Amino acid sequence: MPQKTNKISCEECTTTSCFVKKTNPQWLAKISEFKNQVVYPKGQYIFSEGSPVFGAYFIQSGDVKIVSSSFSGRQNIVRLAKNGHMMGHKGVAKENYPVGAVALNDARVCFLNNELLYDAFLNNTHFTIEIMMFYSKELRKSEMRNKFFAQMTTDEKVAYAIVYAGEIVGQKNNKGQIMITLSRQELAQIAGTNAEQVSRTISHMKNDGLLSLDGRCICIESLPEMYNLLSEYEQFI
Amino acid sequence: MPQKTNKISCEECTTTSCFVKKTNPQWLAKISEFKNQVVYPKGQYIFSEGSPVFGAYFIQSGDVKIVSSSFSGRQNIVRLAKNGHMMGHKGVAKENYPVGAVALNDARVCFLNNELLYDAFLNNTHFTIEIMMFYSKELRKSEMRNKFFAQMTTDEKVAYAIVYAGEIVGQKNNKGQIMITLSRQELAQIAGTNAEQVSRTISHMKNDGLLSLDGRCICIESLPEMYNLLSEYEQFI
DNA sequence: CGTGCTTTTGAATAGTATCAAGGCCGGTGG
DNA sequence: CCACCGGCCTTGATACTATTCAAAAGCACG
Repeated sequence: MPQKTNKISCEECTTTSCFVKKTNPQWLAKISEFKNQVVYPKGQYIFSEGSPVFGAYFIQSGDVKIVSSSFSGRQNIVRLAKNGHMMGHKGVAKENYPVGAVALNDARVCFLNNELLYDAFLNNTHFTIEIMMFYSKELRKSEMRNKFFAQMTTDEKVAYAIVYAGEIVGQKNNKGQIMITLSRQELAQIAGTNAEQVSRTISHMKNDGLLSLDGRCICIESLPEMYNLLSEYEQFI
Repeated sequence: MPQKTNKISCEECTTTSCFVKKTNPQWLAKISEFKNQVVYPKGQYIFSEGSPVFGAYFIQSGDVKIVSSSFSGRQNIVRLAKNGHMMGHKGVAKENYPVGAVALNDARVCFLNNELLYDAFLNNTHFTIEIMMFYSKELRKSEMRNKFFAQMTTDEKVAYAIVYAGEIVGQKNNKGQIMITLSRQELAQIAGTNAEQVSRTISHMKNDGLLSLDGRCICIESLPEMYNLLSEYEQFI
């Protein structure tokens, strides 16, 4: 169950990349006062597919996966998000955009309802512009992903999923290498394939010395070589 | 070659959905004065892949395809755009986002340079918010497209490409049916497949009475049945 | 009326998903 | 502490879909 702990105010929050930090001081205080904050434990749904969202979520700490499942039951990871990222914003129109958000580890998340958010947009030009830029960049990445996924082999898609996961939710071990704790199934849901293919690709890469395994945990041995596999597609990570 | 004709000012422009219309009257006049306007004939590049873009383009009339080709030479249509749409905006950061825009028919396009644009953002809150919403919606569509393309069959992707093309660049004939003049190759570049598969799928659909052909031009006989093919994916068009 | 490009259709090939079985690991209870 | 159980992971065999290659037909252009 989500835990209500003491709320960490925007003034004392150390997540410098959070968009809310772009508002002016009095608005930062106002948002800090009216925002809702919850700590979600690992595996917990922050919001579910299908249920309407009346505001936006800003991640203060922790990692989150944004998922979307089709009626045939297949689930898909739309993107990964970490501190400073924004999610759940639907604009004004209540379109049907069935995504849910699940905490990958304990995640502290702030919620701003639509009234507060829209008011903030109207009174904080730089805040609005920053969020516009964020969407613009994400759109570009998504379009590139679209384009490249149409021509990548499965191996390349899996390589992409591993590198992408490493960037957002990877943790450095004592050698400075990036460790990824996502399951094969979750990587498959990023790459748009199935767990078996992910497993096969990981085996190949292990034999080639690009990765090593620590139990089920994936360790990237050679990040440059991983990028090299994706060199044809380098624009979109 | 692009033609410089008499500029149609923002005040006399009839494209009501253009974002520039969201600015206040004095800014509308200012943008109208400082914007650059060019009429591009069919097939002409409005901007090319690789060359940096120092502003944003707003389509006043005509249709445009946004293309992106990979180093292996495969070209891909990222999206289609028509009057009222915005394109080419890169935000502030000069990232590498190699897309080009090609006129599908004679297209009248307005260009606003970054200084003018950014100044307009700072002084027209509603303008900025509208563009933010636009990107937000486009991002959602792109993510849905990503998700569904990972699980659609080629036939379904082609059906999507035809319906999508019909929505944006389709023209009604005297029976009220939608006609599409894109080539098989172009449809393949939307669907993420090749011209042969598009041709096969079109043949199937012709046999099933969903489409008819007028020379090379595709005519949608039964739009409901086309949508029906995509009913599992209906969120994202 | 020919030339070149697009479209259509067929056949061969390659790649990927699916199905199935066995192995590994962590957790639980005796 | 050990045995068992269940879930995740790995690997192989098979079937199928889609891409590629190739060739013929159709259409538009000079």
